[in-house]
Amino acid sequence: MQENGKEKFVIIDGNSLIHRAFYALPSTMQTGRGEQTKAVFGFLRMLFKLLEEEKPDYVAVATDPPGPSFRQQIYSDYKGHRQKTPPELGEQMARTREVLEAMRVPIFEVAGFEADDVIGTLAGQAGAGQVEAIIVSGDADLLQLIDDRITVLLTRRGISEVDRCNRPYLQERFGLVPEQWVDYKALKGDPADNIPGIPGVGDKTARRLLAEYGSIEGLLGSLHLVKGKLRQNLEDNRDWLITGRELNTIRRDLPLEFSHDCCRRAGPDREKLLALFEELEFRSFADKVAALAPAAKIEPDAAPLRGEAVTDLDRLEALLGGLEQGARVALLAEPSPERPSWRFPPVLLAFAFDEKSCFYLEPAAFEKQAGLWAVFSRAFERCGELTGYRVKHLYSIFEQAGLGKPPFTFDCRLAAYLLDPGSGRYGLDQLAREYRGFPEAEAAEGGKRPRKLPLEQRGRLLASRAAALFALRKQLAARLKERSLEQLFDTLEMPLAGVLADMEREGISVDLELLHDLSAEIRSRIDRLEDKIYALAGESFNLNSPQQLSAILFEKLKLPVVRKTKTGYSTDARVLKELAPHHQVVAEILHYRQLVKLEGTYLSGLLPLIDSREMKLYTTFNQDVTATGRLSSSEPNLQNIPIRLEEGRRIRGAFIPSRASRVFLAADYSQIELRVLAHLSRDPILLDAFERDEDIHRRTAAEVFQVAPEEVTPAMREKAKAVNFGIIYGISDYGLAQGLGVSRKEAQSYIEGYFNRYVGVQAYLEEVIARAREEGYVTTLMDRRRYLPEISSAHFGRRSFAERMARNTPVQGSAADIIKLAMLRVDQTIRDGGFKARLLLQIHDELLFEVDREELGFFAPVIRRDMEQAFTLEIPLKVDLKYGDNWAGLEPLEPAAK
DNA sequence: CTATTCACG
DNA sequence: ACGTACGTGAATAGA
Repeated sequence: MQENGKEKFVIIDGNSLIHRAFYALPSTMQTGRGEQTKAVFGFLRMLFKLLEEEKPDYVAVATDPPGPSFRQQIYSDYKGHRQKTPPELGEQMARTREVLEAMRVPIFEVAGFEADDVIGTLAGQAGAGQVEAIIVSGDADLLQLIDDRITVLLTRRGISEVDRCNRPYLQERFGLVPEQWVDYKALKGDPADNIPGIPGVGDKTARRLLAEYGSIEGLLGSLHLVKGKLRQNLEDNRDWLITGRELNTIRRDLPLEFSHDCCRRAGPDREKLLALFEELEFRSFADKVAALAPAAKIEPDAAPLRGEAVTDLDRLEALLGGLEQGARVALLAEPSPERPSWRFPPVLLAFAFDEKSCFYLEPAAFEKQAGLWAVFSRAFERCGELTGYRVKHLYSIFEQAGLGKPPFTFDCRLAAYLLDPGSGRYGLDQLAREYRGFPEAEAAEGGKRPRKLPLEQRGRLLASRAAALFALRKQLAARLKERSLEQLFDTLEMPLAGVLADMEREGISVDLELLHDLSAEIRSRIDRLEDKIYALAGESFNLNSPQQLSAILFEKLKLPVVRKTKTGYSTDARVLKELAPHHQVVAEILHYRQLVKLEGTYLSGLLPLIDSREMKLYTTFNQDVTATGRLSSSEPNLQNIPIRLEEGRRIRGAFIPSRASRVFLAADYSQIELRVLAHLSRDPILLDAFERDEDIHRRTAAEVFQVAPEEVTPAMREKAKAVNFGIIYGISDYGLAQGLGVSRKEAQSYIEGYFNRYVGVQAYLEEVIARAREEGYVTTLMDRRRYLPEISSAHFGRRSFAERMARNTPVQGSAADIIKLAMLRVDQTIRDGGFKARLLLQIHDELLFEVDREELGFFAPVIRRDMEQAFTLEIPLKVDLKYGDNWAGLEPLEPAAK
């Protein structure tokens, strides 16, 4: 299913694509045995690209059958001049069929008709069935099929670049609607198909005539309006026009049936496919076989729902008590909707021993909660392989029950995340389809949302899903291995889930009274500001509406428009800053915005999330959200509590250690991303700067502006700082200019200056792009991957975006790897050392602890060491330490002895 | 449900 | 000629 809720059907014009590949690629592509493979290769490259980018629900290939088509009967010279297929091409077409068969992509051809007619029929039927059809071809004649549910991807020049053609495209490029296409072709003829047009009518005239008369009928009906020779020619060739149109019209009524079952994406016959790729010497495709979502077997029918309800402890004991040593178990929970979810028993719990025997229960219905979890916990001691999904939550559930963490060795969701971070599609339903190759049973009639189903049905669904985890794990594990993600998974992400679970349950204390006081203060200031703004503006309006604000600023007050958004005028802070000199209301609005943000998000927004018993906030650390490998924090997000401006910084004062005997200790990596960049690029200057632990922005300024470090002015340092940021973000002159508020030209000169000095960085960044284009992904220090299919897009904007991601991700992602490793070390240290210290928050390059005052002197240097040794780079990692009794006023902690 | 804005690293 | 700085989450308005 696609984002828009519709399903997608990709229909490939087989002959067209293979021909394109055959003629577009160099003839040197051969196997060691001398078999030419370029057409097969080009076709497959396109196919894989389509599967990756379009992620279709259905796929089919249409081809021309041998022998004449009905068009030859109408017009014997149709395609009459075509040469016979060269033998090397014929062989490759046969090869392509073999590959398609192994990939379980159906091939359609109908005797007496061409591939176009098959495509027209399939696309029409799919559209009628509410399925979006995407036709892929190099043949522009297919443009006549375009409608609201049918899009044509037309290959350009080469083969891998396509134009996405819809009605507006056709209108813009040809000035035609799809229905006019055949008339257009009949008028101007088609040398490719050996169809002559009307003498004297070419591209321009044909378009003009259709623009004026709409269609051939319209034209013939108004021939008297056409002048001179043209009229004569049209009159003389009336019949030709009709025949030409018939020849060009694609049939949509073939005796074919688009069937969901036969076109739905199924897993490949992996052995066969790998063997074929081996034979054809397609190394790069062999790697992609794993990525061909669904599994090996085709099972048109969804697996049936099963699952026994377990309602008492005795039955549970009977099931789990006799578990053999080394047994496999899968465990799955539906978390409570209450917050924080780990504080409440899951709504449902399911477990399974194999693909068939699975069970579910309703924890709340058990009288002795503790007993319930204890039964599981005891059984897990004998368990050899425990599989789960969202394991972090289950860790907390068991910890909450006073038991240790279950010995999970595999979290399917986490695995799916590592395989393609940022795809965001890790729902169990989606994984079941993508990785096992068949959908799960319909949970209920009418495709209701699982959440809305009666508990019993949800239980059985959950149990079936638990049973499916075994097959899922197998698939996912194989793929982790293929993509060199095993180590990252086993030694970093899986153990980290346990650390995060502990951090979440630890929570962070807040000073409720201070929060209330701040809230009241800010609210009254907002009220006063509001009145003042309305007075200055001359009327009251909804200040929170950018739309209404625009009306006041740009229409009523006639302030100059600085920038537009998709929907209107931009009123963001940068725009307002520019507008401030024009009218005094603007500065007030800026201030208003600032205070409203603080009040809404960080004061009254935070209050309802405070646990009134513990006076604590409990965030959720999301381990499977970001495309780069960072964590994120939500409900509440404690990674974006204000600090930059003093007004907001005061809010941090309300975050306090949980006891008076403790203090906060903040440990942040100094310039971790630039250090990572130095390591990755091995740039001599950057390495030298960090080797000497210099002020990096000063050094950059000295290099770029060619002055001695002592002569760097604050302004120069600011510029250099922005350049360093830009480098990490995947620099562009445009972006740097924006960030710096200078002209693009000037920004460009800084970038040039930078790359002149930091040649290692320049070379590295180019290398990253080249590799990304080659492999389709970029990697981090720990081999984390991010796929960037758009890096090869023909669309400038998309491609540039992907290139910036390619430059930024290894840096941001490697820094994420490092701090995650550090968290594991620190956690171990706290356990082994029996410290009372607790890790509370991770904020990308910083860890926040609360530490017993007595422990501080000993603990601080130990964790500094843990963090600095977390990963060995070419240059040292550096950690700064600060401490204090609230989060606002932290002071540097100087090592007692050094 | 999407767009805009803004808080953080 | 192309048009955005990288990565997040939350609040709000307005369809």
